[in-house]
Order: sequence, then C-alpha cells, then structure tokens
Amino acid sequence: MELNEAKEKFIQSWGNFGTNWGINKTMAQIHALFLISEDLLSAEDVMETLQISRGNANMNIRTLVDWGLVYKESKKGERKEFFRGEKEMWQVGKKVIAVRQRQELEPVLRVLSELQNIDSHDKNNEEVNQFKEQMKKIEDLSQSANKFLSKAANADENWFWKILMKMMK
Amino acid sequence: MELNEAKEKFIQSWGNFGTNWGINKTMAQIHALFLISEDLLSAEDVMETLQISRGNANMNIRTLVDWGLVYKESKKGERKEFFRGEKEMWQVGKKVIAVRQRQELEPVLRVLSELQNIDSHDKNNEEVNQFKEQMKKIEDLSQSANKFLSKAANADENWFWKILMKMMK
DNA sequence: ATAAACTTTCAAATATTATTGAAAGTTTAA
DNA sequence: TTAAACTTTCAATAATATTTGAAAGTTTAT
Repeated sequence: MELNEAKEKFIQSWGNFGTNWGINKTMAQIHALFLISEDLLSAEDVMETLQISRGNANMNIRTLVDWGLVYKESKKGERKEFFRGEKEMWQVGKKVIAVRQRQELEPVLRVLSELQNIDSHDKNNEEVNQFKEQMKKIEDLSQSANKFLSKAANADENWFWKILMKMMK
Repeated sequence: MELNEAKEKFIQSWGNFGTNWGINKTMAQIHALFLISEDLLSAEDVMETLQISRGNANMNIRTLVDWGLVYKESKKGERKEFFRGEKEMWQVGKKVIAVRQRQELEPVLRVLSELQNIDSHDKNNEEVNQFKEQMKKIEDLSQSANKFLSKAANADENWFWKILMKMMK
C-alpha cells in the first residue's frame, strides 16, 4: 500500500467507525485528518482535502474544538485561523469519554432517578414496586459506569495502566 | 408520576439513549419494554405496545436475541413464539460490550494493523515513518481498550466491583 | 398432502440526520 | 469608518437509516 492510499483508507475507516458510535461521519473524518497531519490546517485545507463544504467543515471543526480534540492556533503573519489535532491518543480517549459521559450518560441518570417517584396510593402495589426496583438496578449499573468513566477521564495514563495490569493478572 | 406514564417515559428515554450510541431507536425501545415486563411477550405484544410494524418488531427482536439481551421461550400449549428479557443489568452490560467490541472495535484493529504495511522504497522517508508511528499509537490504545473490554465482558460482577473499589480509593 | 398459523424477508416509502452554499456576521488593517 | 478577509449561520437539499406491509417462507396439526 502506498502512503496516500493508506491515509485515505484511515480517514474513511475512522469516519465509518464514528458513524457506528453516534458521531457523525464528517466529524470523524476531520478528526482522522488531524490525527495524521503534522502541520497546522486551515478550514480551507480541510474543505479541500475532504471535499466538503465550508459550512460543514466549520461546524465540525468547531465541535472538535469544543470536544478538545482539535486546538485553534494562529500562524504568525497570517490572519486565517489554523488548527492542530491532539495527537496523544490517551488524551483523545479521555476527552471523548468526558464529552459522551456528560452528553449521554448523565441525562439518563437524571431520568432514571426521576422515574422512581411514582404516585401510588397502594403502598404494596406489586407492579409499581417491581418497576421501581428495576429502575433502581438500571440506575445502579449506570452510576457505576458513570463513576468509572469519571475516573478514567481524569486519570493519568500511568494510573490507568497500573489498573489494567492488575486486572490482567 | 403514574406507573404507565413512567413506563412510557422509560421506553422513550432508552430509545433516545440508544440512538446516541449507534443503536437504532426501535431496538432500544423494544429492549426497554422487555426490561420492564415481567411476563413473556410475543412479537405481537411488542407490535401493539410500541405501535410498530410486524417486520420492524421481528427484525429488532431477532437482533436482541442475537445480542443475548432477549431469550426465546415457548409457552406450553401455544404455538406462537414468546420472548423474555434479560433482567440482570450486569449481564446486559456484558452482552452489549461483547457485541460492540466484536462488531466495531475489532474491524478497526484490523484496519490499523493493515495500515502499517506501507510500501516505501526510501526506508528513511520521514512522512511514512510518522504515519506508521501514529497508526501504531492508535492501535496501541485500541488494543488496550479491546483487552479491557474483553475482561469486562467475561468478568463476574464481584470481580468488577473489586476492581472498581480499588480504583476509587 | 394440505391448510392454518405463524415468522421472515425485502423493495418501496418514510423519517431522520447531515450537508450545502449563499447570505449574514465578525474582525482586522489602514 | 470602510472594505477586504475571513467565519458562522441556517433554510433548502441531499444522503442515510429506519420502517412498513404485502408476499414469500416455514412449521405444525390433522
């Protein structure tokens, strides 16, 4: 395989991967492009390389900046904005975890807690109790996951590796 | 809140939650319905409760069975197929992890490994080396994640909790 | 072997989500 | 203050993913 072919394939694969995890394809592709670009890139570079529109490039780059996966940087003497990708994969992982936890897991936790407040004049209503119990179980697992992800998102890499090693043995 | 209202809200929320994680809404809703149903349900029960078509119900129930989140069961004297949901949330978590790991993570690992085979007549080509190095880094993180998920998917609940406790302190 | 009872499939229709690009907005330099 | 250079927005459009439902397939009882 030739280098440019490999780059292209990486970008496409990363895009599809994202799609399967609720991240839009273009955003994942732009992210892939930044992961393999040593130089600063402008929005126009991204537009041209990936053959996408200005608005699309802009919106997705902005989201990547919000997620902390891409940094805005200025080039001396240039007015245009430039961007640089976060290359440390451990950082990338942590940042993705943090965002998705906040955006997806926390809302579920709120709902699960809310769903345990059910009016019931009959305190022994079996059906109500079963429902509440099940909500509690789901909430418990979600909270465990949430705690775990919080730890992971704030851990340094060494700490994570130590744990992983402990687990493997 | 009243019980049926709560059930409805749970089903809707679980559906939206799924959507954000690359799982289709109906499948997640059917799963939610099974999580809160004590009795066996037939495909028709699901169709009626969620107001969805026969084909949709069938396909998504089948996928849930494939994932191990719903079990096929027969009712004595009835020809119709019935289904029961896996209620243990730890089992649910493990099964989701196992499927998504196999379906999403492993293909990426294959691509990443493949992308490190780049033809280069010039062994010192800096650009090629940088690309390979970056692919290696991404592969390393992905493999760690993969190993971790394998452990989690095969662990018993106690083991998981022990680790979690170790991490928390 | 037949037909009733049920399940599965898949092409067409629908719904959802992402993308475009022109217009509006902003910033900078002079 | 102006206008050039750039960025952002958002309504219209396009692409993608999901759902429907009728037809085909299967199983079971007789």
